[in-house]
Amino acid sequence: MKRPLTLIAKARGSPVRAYLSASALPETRRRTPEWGGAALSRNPLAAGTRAGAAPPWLAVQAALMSLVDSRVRSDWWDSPSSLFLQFDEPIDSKVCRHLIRRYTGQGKHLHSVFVFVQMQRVGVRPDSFTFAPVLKSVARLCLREMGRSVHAYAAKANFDGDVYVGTSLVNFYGGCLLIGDAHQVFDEMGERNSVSWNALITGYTHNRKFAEALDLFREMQADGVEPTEVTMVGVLSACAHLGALSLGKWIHEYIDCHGLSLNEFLGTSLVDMYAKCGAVMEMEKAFVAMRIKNVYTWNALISGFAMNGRGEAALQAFSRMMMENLKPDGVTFLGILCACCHEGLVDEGKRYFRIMKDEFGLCPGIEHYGCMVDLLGQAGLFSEALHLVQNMDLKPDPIIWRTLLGACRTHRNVPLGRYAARKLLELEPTNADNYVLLSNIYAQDSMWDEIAQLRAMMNQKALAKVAGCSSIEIGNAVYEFIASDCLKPEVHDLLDDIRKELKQVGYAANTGLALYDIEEEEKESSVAFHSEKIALAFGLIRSPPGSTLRIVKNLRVCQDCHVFFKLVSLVYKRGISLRDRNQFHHFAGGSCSCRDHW
DNA sequence: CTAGGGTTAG
Repeated sequence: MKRPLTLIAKARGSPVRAYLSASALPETRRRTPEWGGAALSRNPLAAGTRAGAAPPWLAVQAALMSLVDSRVRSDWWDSPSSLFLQFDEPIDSKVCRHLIRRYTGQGKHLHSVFVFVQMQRVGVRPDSFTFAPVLKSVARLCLREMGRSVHAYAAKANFDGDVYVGTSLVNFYGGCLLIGDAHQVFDEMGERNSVSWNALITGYTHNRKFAEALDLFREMQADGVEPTEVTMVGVLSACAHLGALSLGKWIHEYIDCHGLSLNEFLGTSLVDMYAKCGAVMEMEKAFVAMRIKNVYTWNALISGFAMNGRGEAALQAFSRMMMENLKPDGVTFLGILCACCHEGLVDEGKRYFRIMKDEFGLCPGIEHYGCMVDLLGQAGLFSEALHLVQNMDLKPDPIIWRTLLGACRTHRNVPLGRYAARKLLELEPTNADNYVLLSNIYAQDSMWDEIAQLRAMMNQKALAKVAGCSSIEIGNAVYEFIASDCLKPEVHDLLDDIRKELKQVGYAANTGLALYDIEEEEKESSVAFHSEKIALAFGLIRSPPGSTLRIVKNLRVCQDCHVFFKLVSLVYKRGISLRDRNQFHHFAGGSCSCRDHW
């Protein structure tokens, strides 16, 4: 139960600690308590009790506030338990509903859930309007069992036929990574509208089931339900993750033709979709076309440039953003540091890392340190990198150590590599990638005994590597290939032919790292049939001559494939864009946009 | 009075 909580919290950008307790209700970490200990006059709810125009929800609020005043408890709002412990009067369900709405609206999700629970305790019956906000809070906290019992309660009270309640339930299950349950609730809903469809589709994208999200989008249309802006945000996000450029372009046209409003959400999704499909020009056009932009939009643009190897454009975008007086946030600097990293701009990176704290008062997160470690490590500045890791005010996570280990491989630094690997395996002993990475370092220096030891450790733990998988979009279809896949003879032969041809311009297979790979399957297929090469060969056969080949890979590209792709772009005069796990490689005329730095 | 949305290291 703990793990999915972290996952969803990370996905939603609000780290939480979820422990239900009556005495202490910890809140989302980033939020400073607004009402805690403060004078009651600072309570926004108290506004209505002052003289002047009264807001519409005044009646209930005023009643609440006078109750509060009579009890003289200024911390009342921060500890809703006092509502139930101290008041002799029977608690009204309207009061509870408002309380829950306010708490959820303020991001005080545990308070909201707590009030709901207390309502059951003292026998106050919620109405159908109470379920939506409490389910939102339950979803945010990823309290799965709690959500299930809320669901059961709603069913018992016959509220589950309500579209609002049903849609909230779909959203809850989807948000807690229980997409099967979300779909089931959706199927059983008596009444559905576009909002319910949207909840289900975004649920699928949250659960990283992108292809299924697109299927649902088709189903929705077949059902005669018009997509809305929110639908398109979800669908574009799925396109972005899949690298499905042609569908993304189709959505863009649909938006224009059907007069969907290009608001911040939709515009940002478009920018991000083009960025993640490697279509930098279209990304810029989509960005320029937007009327209203906010920090999300700029962040999508900046990281879009960064991941496409356009570091200088990312930095320029940042200065334009400054000129428009927009306040950058942590994500902005993540994009910037990432850009510096890909460009190898060590001093620039250090400068931005400094000004993010000094000028903008932003506290660097582990991700920012991760970028810095990568930046320093890839530049070969090992003592600085290590110093940063050992002196940062956050506990280094596995990614930090793996980044350092990766830099050690690039620069063949065995001693530091051993150290980083030891730290890494302490934290993450069951991740096969870690062993492979260290084994690659040993392989470079022909340290066979160490490699044998690693192999034994892996066998003992029965660790398996993630299979390499590449996809290529041709026309309106996406084709997927797995390394060591059964090859079509035509593709196999073509790969042979290509290899022969490339050898004439100086290609020599770089199998060094793969030969000592630990996975049996990998050894058999070796680098010659890495999934991206198969996709490339397939693309050369099937796509119209001269068109750009777009390939998406789930892992990072290996040295050999990188050289291979560069030469194919030269010899066959084809533009190729390869999306890595990390970034884009745009190949043309024998060179790559990453300048061999990745 | 209620439901659905965008950016994020390695």
